[in-house]
Amino acid sequence: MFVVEQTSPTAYGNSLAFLLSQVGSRSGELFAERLRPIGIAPREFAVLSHVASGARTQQELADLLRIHRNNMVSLIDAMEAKGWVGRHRSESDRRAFEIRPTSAGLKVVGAVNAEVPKLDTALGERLSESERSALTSLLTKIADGLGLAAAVHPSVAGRRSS
Amino acid sequence: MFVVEQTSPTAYGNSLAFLLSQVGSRSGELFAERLRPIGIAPREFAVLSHVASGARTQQELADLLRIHRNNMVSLIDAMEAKGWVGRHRSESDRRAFEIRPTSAGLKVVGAVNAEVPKLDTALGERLSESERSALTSLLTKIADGLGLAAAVHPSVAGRRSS
DNA sequence: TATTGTTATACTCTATAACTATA
DNA sequence: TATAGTTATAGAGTATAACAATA
Repeated sequence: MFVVEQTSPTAYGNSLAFLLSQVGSRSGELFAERLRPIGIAPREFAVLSHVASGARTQQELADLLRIHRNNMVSLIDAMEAKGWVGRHRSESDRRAFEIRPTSAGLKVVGAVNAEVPKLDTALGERLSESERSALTSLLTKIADGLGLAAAVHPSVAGRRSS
Repeated sequence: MFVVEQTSPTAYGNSLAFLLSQVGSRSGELFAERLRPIGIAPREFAVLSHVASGARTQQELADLLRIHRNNMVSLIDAMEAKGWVGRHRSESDRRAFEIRPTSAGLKVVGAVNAEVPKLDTALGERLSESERSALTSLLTKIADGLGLAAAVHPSVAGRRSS
């Protein structure tokens, strides 16, 4: 397999949309790579980190993360099998399960959270401290402009339908 | 379906890695939405835009975009069926096909390229002109730092193996 | 013997529909 | 009648392996 050279530049290579998507996609890959040794998938971490910030039912987690509730079942199954969360019948609504983190689950969240600043440092390697904070601020403005919910990653939802 | 409120903030929500991935993912979705009326998938556009910037064989396109050559077959099949590209036996290597764009294919590339500045404007709606150019420059620095090839989007490759 | 393109098959992920138990 | 959770099935997308033609 050879590395192929570019003959003529494309029109979109320096566009904001392309750069955001390109760099963001790679950033997501690097994050997933750091998750692998910990034994957690990005989707599982999305669920677990929100469980850790307050017990929720499967339906509420599904709505928050825009994951279909049918798919939430196997996600919770897997995390329960790994001993990260437990299902507890809600006392106010006996149809629902409250999903609560175990101490092992909280440890996993802590381990992942500890990776994030390291990844940030790696990503901003060529940036000064002021450039890094400027970038964070600019990205936050765009996220707000797009109406993105804090700490909810669009791609954990899968392809959109509802 | 209800919108669920956040109880306590996650640790990663303001991290550079998360913001890049979150905003980049949404940017990619918005790009795909603009492609839909034109009738071209993001992966197809990745191939077609590079075909338009210089004829290449299927294997070279596969290497450049890191798409497996087996999957390149059906991609080219679909674009050939739509009349956007043609297969031409290479004269220097009779095993290979040179993929050349048709005039219809070039028109499609032009139509997509015309959407990109519009999307850039939408994304940068809350940014001043100087902020937009600063952001572009910062993202380019990060892309360089990550060793990303110009105009090659990581996610068109699918999940990595080779 | 290696490489280009091809085909067939398997695996993963997600969507859809239908079921149960509770409300 | 609607909702929370579950199960089963189907579909899209990608990976793997094996093949024919050419180098």
